[in-house]
Amino acid sequence: MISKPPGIEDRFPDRIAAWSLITGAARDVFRIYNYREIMPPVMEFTEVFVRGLGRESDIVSKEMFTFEDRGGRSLTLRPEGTAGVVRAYIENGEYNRRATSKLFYVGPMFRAERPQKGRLRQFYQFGAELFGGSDPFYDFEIISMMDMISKRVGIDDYTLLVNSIGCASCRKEFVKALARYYTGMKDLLCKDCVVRLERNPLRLLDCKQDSCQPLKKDSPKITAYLDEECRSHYESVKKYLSDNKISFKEDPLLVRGLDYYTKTTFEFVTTKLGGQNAFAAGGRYDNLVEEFGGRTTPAVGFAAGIERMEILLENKKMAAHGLDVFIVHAGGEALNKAASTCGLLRQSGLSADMDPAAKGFKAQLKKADRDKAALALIIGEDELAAGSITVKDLKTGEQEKVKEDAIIDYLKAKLGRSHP
RNA sequence: GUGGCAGUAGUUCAAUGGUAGAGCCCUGGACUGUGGCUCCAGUCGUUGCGGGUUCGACUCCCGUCUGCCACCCCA
Repeated sequence: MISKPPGIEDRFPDRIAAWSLITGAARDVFRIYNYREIMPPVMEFTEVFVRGLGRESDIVSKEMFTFEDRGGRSLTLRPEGTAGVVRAYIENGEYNRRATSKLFYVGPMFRAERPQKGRLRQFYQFGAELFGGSDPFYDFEIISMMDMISKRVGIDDYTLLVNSIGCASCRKEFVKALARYYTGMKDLLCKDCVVRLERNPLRLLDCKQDSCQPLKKDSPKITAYLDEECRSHYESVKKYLSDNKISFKEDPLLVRGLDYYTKTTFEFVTTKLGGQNAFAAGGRYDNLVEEFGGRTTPAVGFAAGIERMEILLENKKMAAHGLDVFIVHAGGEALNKAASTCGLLRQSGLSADMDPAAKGFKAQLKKADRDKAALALIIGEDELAAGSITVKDLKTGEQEKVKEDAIIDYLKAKLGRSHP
């Protein structure tokens, strides 16, 4: 038997309701905030991600699905959305059309990680990117969109963490101080942190090893190193959040795994995702467009993991919508009548189904029940002779004979649908 | 990439080293024109795969694949 590759899911109909609820809420909110959809490709030249995320980042160095095309060029299945959107933004000259561009996307991402709870090799994200806006209002706007989406789908048990990691210049001073601090206690560090100290000292701050926790307490704090511009930007973002009743927690240890962030970073975290904690995250990236060869363009964005949000919704029951009408027939001439009636119902916009194999009324009604049909139409010898159709309400069990030519109007009234 | 646990019918799970079973689902019947509830019957297995030990392996051992969970890291 051929099976699917590891860490990849088959989604059957029973898992579509939650997915639609989440992406539907996201699309509604994006519309409310004036964001337009963009559909960048699922694969890019590998260089897009190497340049976007940083060669040293974990994602690029060990988590990408990379392969060569027939001409020997290296392609990669996108591990995240931002880099590809930035590439498309520049390549299509979007900056010549609008001073600020507000874009959103929904689609699959791929990372070659070991699967576990809340972590898959193919997973879905939605996200938004705003280009051409340096004002802290936009940082707030991005955060508040995700906050609204969460609340709309019924996720409210989470904490919003925010931080500022400053611009390139103030971060440089901070990283220097951090490296100095940790070099002094190199013997106390776990072996991962020794590597972090060499390659990316910022990441020392979110080590989860118990032995490393006490060391963080007296470590330099980024907030002390922010320059005037970065500090007032950060203060302003926080004020917007407070003024708009979006509660948050400052976390000076919050650093993100992607190299491109500047100033604001944030995460929506919960304790209900097993080893994972964030279901949405993002931040500002004022230098990325330039690094891609575009003109200097400040930008801010976020991405949310749809499957992770699904886990948070798991205990909430989704009402599965049922069929309007299931047609039960006695075969022969009744089958012909059933088929034509079924066609008429569908033409008129009602959802209708039937089983062409006549297996007895019992079996057919069982199917009607399993498809959660509201009504069953019964067409047998008696009905054929009388030119009528029996309509059975499957909830109450009541049934009524209706003249054939009045059936559509009757059903629409019964189902509470407006007439066309 | 590292570690722990697991893999038996479509599914959820049983089975001292000695005949592979049950619930649910599905199909049919009781009820030849009436669903849900009940009762009855039936279909379904190379016990993940490959080796080894043994008279004999679902059971023990080794390898491998997959799943779950955690680390790393991330949405």
